[in-house]
Amino acid sequence: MKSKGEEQKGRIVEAANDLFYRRGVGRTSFADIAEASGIQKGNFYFYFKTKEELLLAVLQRRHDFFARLLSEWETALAEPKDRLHRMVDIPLRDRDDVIRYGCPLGSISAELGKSLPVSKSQTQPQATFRLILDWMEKQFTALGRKEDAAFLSRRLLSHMQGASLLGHAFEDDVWIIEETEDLHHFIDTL
Amino acid sequence: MKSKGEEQKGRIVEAANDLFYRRGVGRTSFADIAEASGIQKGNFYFYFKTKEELLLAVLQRRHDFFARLLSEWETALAEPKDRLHRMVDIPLRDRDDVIRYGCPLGSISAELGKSLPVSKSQTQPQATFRLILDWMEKQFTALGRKEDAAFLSRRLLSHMQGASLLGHAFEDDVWIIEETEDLHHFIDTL
DNA sequence: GTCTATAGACAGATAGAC
DNA sequence: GTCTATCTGTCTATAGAC
Repeated sequence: MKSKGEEQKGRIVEAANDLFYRRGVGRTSFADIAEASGIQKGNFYFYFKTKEELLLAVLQRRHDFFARLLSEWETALAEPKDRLHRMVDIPLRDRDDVIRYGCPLGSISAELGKSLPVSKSQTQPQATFRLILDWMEKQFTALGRKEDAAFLSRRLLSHMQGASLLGHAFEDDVWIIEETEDLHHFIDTL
Repeated sequence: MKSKGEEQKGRIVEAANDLFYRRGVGRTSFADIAEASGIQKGNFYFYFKTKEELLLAVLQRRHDFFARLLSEWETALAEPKDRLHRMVDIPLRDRDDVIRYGCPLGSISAELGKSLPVSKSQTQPQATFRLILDWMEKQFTALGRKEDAAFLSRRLLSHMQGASLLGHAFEDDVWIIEETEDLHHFIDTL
Protein backbone atom coordinates (compact mmCIF):
# COMPACT_ATOMS: atom_id res chain seq x y z
CA MET A 1 0.00 0.00 0.00
CA LYS A 2 1.40 3.31 -1.08
CA SER A 3 1.27 6.26 1.24
CA LYS A 4 -0.22 9.46 -0.03
CA GLY A 5 3.23 11.01 -0.11
CA GLU A 6 4.64 8.28 -2.33
CA GLU A 7 1.74 8.68 -4.70
CA GLN A 8 2.22 12.44 -4.96
CA LYS A 9 5.94 12.03 -5.44
CA GLY A 10 5.23 9.61 -8.26
CA ARG A 11 2.89 12.07 -9.92
CA ILE A 12 5.52 14.80 -9.84
CA VAL A 13 8.16 12.49 -11.37
CA GLU A 14 5.72 11.34 -14.03
CA ALA A 15 4.82 14.88 -15.04
CA ALA A 16 8.47 15.96 -15.01
CA ASN A 17 9.51 12.95 -17.06
CA ASP A 18 7.00 13.83 -19.74
CA LEU A 19 7.87 17.54 -19.83
CA PHE A 20 11.64 16.96 -19.73
CA TYR A 21 11.22 14.71 -22.75
CA ARG A 22 8.98 16.98 -24.79
CA ARG A 23 10.43 20.41 -23.92
CA GLY A 24 13.85 19.56 -22.58
CA VAL A 25 15.07 19.90 -19.00
CA GLY A 26 16.25 23.49 -19.39
CA ARG A 27 12.98 24.75 -20.75
CA THR A 28 10.84 23.08 -18.12
CA SER A 29 10.17 25.11 -14.97
CA PHE A 30 8.64 24.09 -11.67
CA ALA A 31 5.61 26.13 -12.63
CA ASP A 32 5.15 23.91 -15.71
CA ILE A 33 5.40 20.75 -13.66
CA ALA A 34 3.01 22.16 -11.06
CA GLU A 35 0.44 22.85 -13.75
CA ALA A 36 0.84 19.44 -15.38
CA SER A 37 0.74 17.46 -12.15
CA GLY A 38 -1.85 19.54 -10.35
CA ILE A 39 0.49 19.86 -7.38
CA GLN A 40 1.51 23.27 -6.06
CA LYS A 41 5.16 24.00 -6.62
CA GLY A 42 5.60 25.01 -2.99
CA ASN A 43 5.25 21.32 -2.24
CA PHE A 44 8.03 20.21 -4.53
CA TYR A 45 10.66 21.04 -2.00
CA PHE A 46 9.04 18.71 0.44
CA TYR A 47 9.90 15.88 -1.97
CA PHE A 48 12.92 17.18 -3.89
CA LYS A 49 15.43 19.66 -2.54
CA THR A 50 16.65 20.84 -5.96
CA LYS A 51 15.75 20.55 -9.61
CA GLU A 52 18.66 18.20 -10.10
CA GLU A 53 17.27 15.86 -7.45
CA LEU A 54 14.04 15.71 -9.41
CA LEU A 55 16.00 15.18 -12.62
CA LEU A 56 17.85 12.28 -11.04
CA ALA A 57 14.53 10.67 -10.08
CA VAL A 58 13.36 11.04 -13.69
CA LEU A 59 16.57 9.52 -15.06
CA GLN A 60 16.34 6.68 -12.56
CA ARG A 61 12.81 6.04 -13.74
CA ARG A 62 13.97 5.74 -17.33
CA HIS A 63 16.82 3.50 -16.26
CA ASP A 64 14.48 1.22 -14.33
CA PHE A 65 12.16 1.10 -17.30
CA PHE A 66 14.90 -0.29 -19.52
CA ALA A 67 16.21 -2.64 -16.86
CA ARG A 68 12.79 -4.20 -16.48
CA LEU A 69 12.22 -4.34 -20.24
CA LEU A 70 15.49 -6.14 -20.96
CA SER A 71 14.92 -8.53 -18.11
CA GLU A 72 11.44 -9.33 -19.40
CA TRP A 73 12.75 -10.11 -22.84
CA GLU A 74 15.27 -12.53 -21.42
CA THR A 75 12.50 -14.60 -19.86
CA ALA A 76 9.93 -14.17 -22.63
CA LEU A 77 12.23 -14.79 -25.60
CA ALA A 78 14.46 -17.85 -25.74
CA GLU A 79 16.50 -16.93 -28.80
CA PRO A 80 19.14 -14.19 -28.50
CA LYS A 81 18.40 -13.15 -32.07
CA ASP A 82 14.75 -12.60 -31.23
CA ARG A 83 15.79 -10.44 -28.30
CA LEU A 84 18.02 -8.32 -30.51
CA HIS A 85 15.27 -8.00 -33.10
CA ARG A 86 13.01 -6.78 -30.35
CA MET A 87 15.61 -4.27 -29.24
CA VAL A 88 16.18 -2.62 -32.63
CA ASP A 89 12.42 -2.37 -33.04
CA ILE A 90 12.10 0.11 -30.16
CA PRO A 91 12.56 3.31 -32.22
CA LEU A 92 10.21 1.95 -34.89
CA ARG A 93 7.45 1.20 -32.41
CA ASP A 94 7.83 4.58 -30.76
CA ARG A 95 8.50 6.40 -34.00
CA ASP A 96 5.79 9.03 -33.58
CA ASP A 97 7.42 10.26 -30.38
CA VAL A 98 10.95 9.80 -31.71
CA ILE A 99 10.14 11.93 -34.76
CA ARG A 100 8.72 14.68 -32.57
CA TYR A 101 11.02 14.63 -29.55
CA GLY A 102 13.96 12.37 -30.35
CA CYS A 103 15.17 9.36 -28.40
CA PRO A 104 14.39 9.75 -24.68
CA LEU A 105 17.89 8.61 -23.81
CA GLY A 106 19.90 10.19 -26.60
CA SER A 107 18.27 13.59 -26.46
CA ILE A 108 18.62 14.02 -22.71
CA SER A 109 22.18 12.77 -22.84
CA ALA A 110 22.98 15.41 -25.45
CA GLU A 111 21.31 18.13 -23.39
CA LEU A 112 23.01 17.26 -20.11
CA GLY A 113 26.40 16.89 -21.78
CA LYS A 114 26.48 20.63 -22.39
CA SER A 115 26.47 21.75 -18.78
CA LEU A 116 29.92 22.58 -17.51
CA PRO A 117 30.07 21.67 -13.83
CA VAL A 118 30.05 17.87 -14.03
CA SER A 119 27.16 16.71 -11.89
CA LYS A 120 25.74 13.37 -10.96
CA SER A 121 22.82 13.68 -13.37
CA GLN A 122 25.26 13.84 -16.25
CA THR A 123 26.60 10.35 -15.71
CA GLN A 124 23.18 8.75 -15.33
CA PRO A 125 22.30 8.50 -19.07
CA GLN A 126 25.73 6.93 -19.52
CA ALA A 127 24.80 4.24 -17.01
CA THR A 128 21.59 3.48 -18.89
CA PHE A 129 23.45 3.24 -22.19
CA ARG A 130 25.91 0.96 -20.44
CA LEU A 131 23.06 -1.25 -19.25
CA ILE A 132 21.81 -1.62 -22.82
CA LEU A 133 25.30 -2.25 -24.20
CA ASP A 134 26.04 -4.95 -21.65
CA TRP A 135 22.74 -6.61 -22.44
CA MET A 136 23.53 -6.54 -26.16
CA GLU A 137 26.99 -7.99 -25.57
CA LYS A 138 25.41 -10.83 -23.64
CA GLN A 139 23.19 -11.66 -26.61
CA PHE A 140 26.05 -11.51 -29.10
CA THR A 141 28.16 -13.69 -26.85
CA ALA A 142 25.35 -16.23 -26.70
CA LEU A 143 25.45 -16.24 -30.51
CA GLY A 144 29.10 -17.23 -30.44
CA ARG A 145 30.45 -13.75 -31.15
CA LYS A 146 32.27 -13.24 -27.88
CA GLU A 147 35.34 -11.68 -29.51
CA ASP A 148 33.55 -8.83 -31.28
CA ALA A 149 30.51 -8.58 -29.00
CA ALA A 150 31.51 -5.13 -27.76
CA PHE A 151 32.16 -3.93 -31.28
CA LEU A 152 28.84 -5.26 -32.60
CA SER A 153 26.95 -3.71 -29.68
CA ARG A 154 28.46 -0.30 -30.30
CA ARG A 155 27.58 -0.59 -33.94
CA LEU A 156 23.96 -1.46 -33.20
CA LEU A 157 23.49 1.29 -30.64
CA SER A 158 25.14 4.04 -32.69
CA HIS A 159 23.04 3.03 -35.68
CA MET A 160 19.89 3.38 -33.62
CA GLN A 161 20.93 6.69 -32.10
CA GLY A 162 21.94 8.21 -35.43
CA ALA A 163 18.67 7.20 -37.04
CA SER A 164 16.66 8.63 -34.15
CA LEU A 165 18.54 11.91 -34.16
CA LEU A 166 18.10 12.44 -37.89
CA GLY A 167 14.53 11.23 -37.93
CA HIS A 168 13.84 13.88 -35.33
CA ALA A 169 15.86 16.56 -37.15
CA PHE A 170 13.95 16.00 -40.39
CA GLU A 171 10.70 14.97 -38.74
CA ASP A 172 10.69 12.11 -41.22
CA ASP A 173 10.31 8.48 -40.21
CA VAL A 174 12.09 7.23 -43.32
CA TRP A 175 15.28 7.36 -41.26
CA ILE A 176 13.89 5.05 -38.63
CA ILE A 177 12.05 2.69 -40.96
CA GLU A 178 15.06 2.17 -43.23
CA GLU A 179 17.65 1.85 -40.51
CA THR A 180 15.51 -0.57 -38.54
CA GLU A 181 15.10 -2.76 -41.61
CA ASP A 182 18.83 -2.67 -42.16
CA LEU A 183 19.48 -3.68 -38.56
CA HIS A 184 17.10 -6.62 -38.75
CA HIS A 185 19.00 -7.82 -41.77
CA PHE A 186 22.26 -7.30 -39.90
CA ILE A 187 21.06 -9.51 -37.05
CA ASP A 188 19.74 -12.20 -39.37
CA THR A 189 23.07 -12.57 -41.16
CA LEU A 190 25.11 -13.02 -38.02
CA MET B 1 37.36 46.34 -46.55
CA LYS B 2 35.10 45.57 -43.64
CA SER B 3 33.39 48.38 -41.81
CA LYS B 4 33.81 48.53 -38.05
CA GLY B 5 30.18 47.52 -37.61
CA GLU B 6 30.63 44.39 -39.71
CA GLU B 7 33.72 43.48 -37.76
CA GLN B 8 31.97 43.87 -34.41
CA LYS B 9 29.00 41.89 -35.63
CA GLY B 10 31.35 39.14 -36.73
CA ARG B 11 33.01 39.07 -33.34
CA ILE B 12 29.67 38.67 -31.60
CA VAL B 13 28.67 35.83 -33.92
CA GLU B 14 32.02 34.15 -33.44
CA ALA B 15 31.81 34.29 -29.64
CA ALA B 16 28.18 33.14 -29.68
CA ASN B 17 29.02 30.29 -32.03
CA ASP B 18 31.67 29.04 -29.68
CA LEU B 19 29.56 29.35 -26.54
CA PHE B 20 26.43 27.88 -28.11
CA TYR B 21 28.52 24.88 -29.05
CA ARG B 22 30.23 24.37 -25.72
CA ARG B 23 27.44 25.27 -23.30
CA GLY B 24 24.34 24.99 -25.44
CA VAL B 25 22.09 27.82 -26.62
CA GLY B 26 19.83 27.75 -23.59
CA ARG B 27 22.65 28.00 -21.11
CA THR B 28 24.41 30.86 -22.88
CA SER B 29 23.36 34.34 -21.84
CA PHE B 30 24.08 37.70 -23.45
CA ALA B 31 26.30 38.42 -20.48
CA ASP B 32 28.42 35.37 -21.35
CA ILE B 33 28.75 36.48 -24.96
CA ALA B 34 29.60 40.01 -23.90
CA GLU B 35 32.37 38.73 -21.70
CA ALA B 36 33.79 36.42 -24.36
CA SER B 37 33.62 38.94 -27.20
CA GLY B 38 34.65 42.01 -25.20
CA ILE B 39 31.62 43.87 -26.53
CA GLN B 40 29.09 45.41 -24.13
CA LYS B 41 25.80 43.59 -24.24
CA GLY B 42 24.00 46.90 -24.59
CA ASN B 43 25.39 47.02 -28.13
CA PHE B 44 23.96 43.66 -29.12
CA TYR B 45 20.52 45.06 -29.73
CA PHE B 46 21.96 47.31 -32.42
CA TYR B 47 23.02 44.22 -34.39
CA PHE B 48 20.47 41.59 -33.34
CA LYS B 49 16.97 42.40 -32.15
CA THR B 50 16.46 39.06 -30.37
CA LYS B 51 18.45 36.06 -29.24
CA GLU B 52 16.89 34.03 -32.02
CA GLU B 53 18.21 36.47 -34.60
CA LEU B 54 21.69 35.96 -33.21
CA LEU B 55 21.14 32.22 -33.22
CA LEU B 56 20.14 32.34 -36.87
CA ALA B 57 23.37 34.16 -37.71
CA VAL B 58 25.35 31.46 -35.89
CA LEU B 59 23.52 28.69 -37.73
CA GLN B 60 24.06 30.46 -41.03
CA ARG B 61 27.75 30.65 -40.25
CA ARG B 62 27.92 26.91 -39.69
CA HIS B 63 25.97 26.33 -42.87
CA ASP B 64 28.33 28.52 -44.89
CA PHE B 65 31.29 26.72 -43.38
CA PHE B 66 30.07 23.37 -44.68
CA ALA B 67 29.04 24.79 -48.06
CA ARG B 68 32.54 26.14 -48.58
CA LEU B 69 34.19 22.95 -47.34
CA LEU B 70 32.21 20.67 -49.65
CA SER B 71 32.79 22.98 -52.58
CA GLU B 72 36.52 23.02 -51.91
CA TRP B 73 36.68 19.24 -51.83
CA GLU B 74 35.00 19.05 -55.21
CA THR B 75 37.75 21.09 -56.78
CA ALA B 76 40.66 19.70 -54.76
CA LEU B 77 39.75 16.00 -55.00
CA ALA B 78 39.04 14.40 -58.38
CA GLU B 79 37.76 11.04 -57.09
CA PRO B 80 34.30 10.84 -55.48
CA LYS B 81 35.59 8.13 -53.18
CA ASP B 82 38.34 10.40 -51.92
CA ARG B 83 35.76 13.08 -51.23
CA LEU B 84 33.63 10.64 -49.23
CA HIS B 85 36.67 9.45 -47.31
CA ARG B 86 37.39 13.05 -46.47
CA MET B 87 33.81 13.54 -45.28
CA VAL B 88 33.67 10.61 -42.88
CA ASP B 89 36.99 11.74 -41.44
CA ILE B 90 35.48 14.95 -40.04
CA PRO B 91 34.45 13.56 -36.62
CA LEU B 92 37.79 11.79 -36.32
CA ARG B 93 39.80 14.92 -37.03
CA ASP B 94 37.69 16.95 -34.61
CA ARG B 95 37.35 14.14 -32.09
CA ASP B 96 38.61 16.09 -29.11
CA ASP B 97 35.78 18.60 -29.50
CA VAL B 98 33.24 15.95 -30.48
CA ILE B 99 34.02 13.95 -27.35
CA ARG B 100 33.59 17.01 -25.17
CA TYR B 101 30.72 18.83 -26.83
CA GLY B 102 29.21 16.54 -29.46
CA CYS B 103 28.73 17.22 -33.16
CA PRO B 104 28.18 20.95 -33.80
CA LEU B 105 25.29 20.16 -36.10
CA GLY B 106 23.76 17.19 -34.34
CA SER B 107 23.85 18.61 -30.85
CA ILE B 108 22.28 21.95 -31.76
CA SER B 109 19.67 20.21 -33.86
CA ALA B 110 18.71 18.09 -30.86
CA GLU B 111 18.55 21.11 -28.59
CA LEU B 112 16.43 23.26 -30.90
CA GLY B 113 14.07 20.41 -31.67
CA LYS B 114 12.73 20.57 -28.13
CA SER B 115 11.22 24.05 -28.26
CA LEU B 116 7.53 23.93 -28.94
CA PRO B 117 6.63 26.99 -31.02
CA VAL B 118 8.19 26.06 -34.36
CA SER B 119 10.54 28.87 -35.24
CA LYS B 120 12.80 29.58 -38.16
CA SER B 121 15.96 28.63 -36.28
CA GLN B 122 14.59 25.12 -35.88
CA THR B 123 14.61 24.39 -39.61
CA GLN B 124 18.11 25.74 -40.20
CA PRO B 125 20.08 22.69 -38.98
CA GLN B 126 17.81 20.64 -41.23
CA ALA B 127 18.94 22.73 -44.21
CA THR B 128 22.59 22.12 -43.38
CA PHE B 129 22.01 18.38 -43.04
CA ARG B 130 20.22 18.57 -46.39
CA LEU B 131 23.22 20.27 -47.95
CA ILE B 132 25.49 17.48 -46.78
CA LEU B 133 23.08 14.77 -47.89
CA ASP B 134 22.73 16.24 -51.37
CA TRP B 135 26.49 16.45 -51.68
CA MET B 136 26.85 12.82 -50.61
CA GLU B 137 24.20 11.71 -53.09
CA LYS B 138 26.13 13.48 -55.82
CA GLN B 139 29.24 11.51 -54.99
CA PHE B 140 27.40 8.19 -54.85
CA THR B 141 25.74 8.96 -58.17
CA ALA B 142 29.14 9.66 -59.71
CA LEU B 143 30.14 6.21 -58.50
CA GLY B 144 27.30 4.67 -60.45
CA ARG B 145 24.99 4.20 -57.47
CA LYS B 146 22.26 6.57 -58.60
CA GLU B 147 19.44 4.23 -57.53
CA ASP B 148 20.42 3.91 -53.90
CA ALA B 149 22.35 7.18 -53.54
CA ALA B 150 19.76 8.61 -51.12
CA PHE B 151 19.76 5.42 -49.07
CA LEU B 152 23.56 5.25 -48.88
CA SER B 153 23.78 8.90 -47.89
CA ARG B 154 21.32 8.45 -45.04
CA ARG B 155 23.26 5.46 -43.89
CA LEU B 156 26.55 7.34 -43.86
CA LEU B 157 25.18 10.38 -42.07
CA SER B 158 23.27 8.45 -39.42
CA HIS B 159 26.36 6.37 -38.75
CA MET B 160 28.40 9.50 -38.19
CA GLN B 161 25.77 11.14 -36.00
CA GLY B 162 25.26 8.08 -33.84
CA ALA B 163 28.97 7.66 -33.28
CA SER B 164 29.36 11.33 -32.35
CA LEU B 165 26.45 11.27 -29.92
CA LEU B 166 27.71 8.19 -28.12
CA GLY B 167 31.34 9.26 -28.19
CA HIS B 168 30.15 12.41 -26.44
CA ALA B 169 27.88 10.54 -24.01
CA PHE B 170 30.70 8.25 -22.92
CA GLU B 171 33.48 10.76 -23.46
CA ASP B 172 35.29 7.95 -25.23
CA ASP B 173 36.72 8.28 -28.72
CA VAL B 174 36.55 4.54 -29.35
CA TRP B 175 33.11 5.20 -30.81
CA ILE B 176 34.45 7.64 -33.35
CA ILE B 177 37.64 5.76 -34.20
CA GLU B 178 35.86 2.48 -34.77
CA GLU B 179 32.92 3.84 -36.70
CA THR B 180 35.17 5.95 -38.92
CA GLU B 181 37.25 2.90 -39.76
CA ASP B 182 34.11 1.00 -40.58
CA LEU B 183 32.89 3.78 -42.85
CA HIS B 184 36.16 3.95 -44.75
CA HIS B 185 35.82 0.24 -45.39
CA PHE B 186 32.23 0.76 -46.48
CA ILE B 187 33.30 3.36 -49.05
CA ASP B 188 36.17 1.24 -50.34
CA THR B 189 33.92 -1.72 -51.04
CA LEU B 190 31.38 0.24 -53.06
C1' DG C 1 0.29 16.73 20.17
C1' DT C 2 2.87 15.22 16.53
C1' DC C 3 3.80 13.92 11.97
C1' DT C 4 2.93 14.27 7.18
C1' DA C 5 1.53 17.01 3.72
C1' DT C 6 -0.12 21.44 1.57
C1' DA C 7 -0.39 26.13 -0.14
C1' DG C 8 1.00 30.47 -1.14
C1' DA C 9 3.86 34.27 -0.68
C1' DC C 10 8.45 35.92 -1.21
C1' DA C 11 13.62 36.53 -1.58
C1' DG C 12 17.61 36.73 -4.52
C1' DA C 13 19.55 36.05 -8.84
C1' DT C 14 19.50 36.31 -13.63
C1' DA C 15 17.50 36.31 -18.06
C1' DG C 16 16.45 38.94 -22.47
C1' DA C 17 14.62 43.28 -24.37
C1' DC C 18 15.43 47.83 -25.09
C1' DG D 1 22.77 50.13 -17.72
C1' DT D 2 17.78 49.87 -16.69
C1' DC D 3 13.49 47.46 -16.84
C1' DT D 4 10.48 43.73 -16.28
C1' DA D 5 9.59 38.94 -16.23
C1' DT D 6 10.71 34.64 -14.64
C1' DC D 7 13.53 31.36 -12.63
C1' DT D 8 15.09 28.39 -8.55
C1' DG D 9 14.91 28.03 -3.94
C1' DT D 10 13.01 29.29 1.00
C1' DC D 11 9.90 30.23 4.69
C1' DT D 12 5.85 29.83 7.28
C1' DA D 13 1.13 29.12 8.57
C1' DT D 14 -1.86 25.49 8.77
C1' DA D 15 -4.86 21.38 7.70
C1' DG D 16 -5.91 16.72 8.74
C1' DA D 17 -4.78 11.84 10.36
C1' DC D 18 -3.83 9.12 14.10
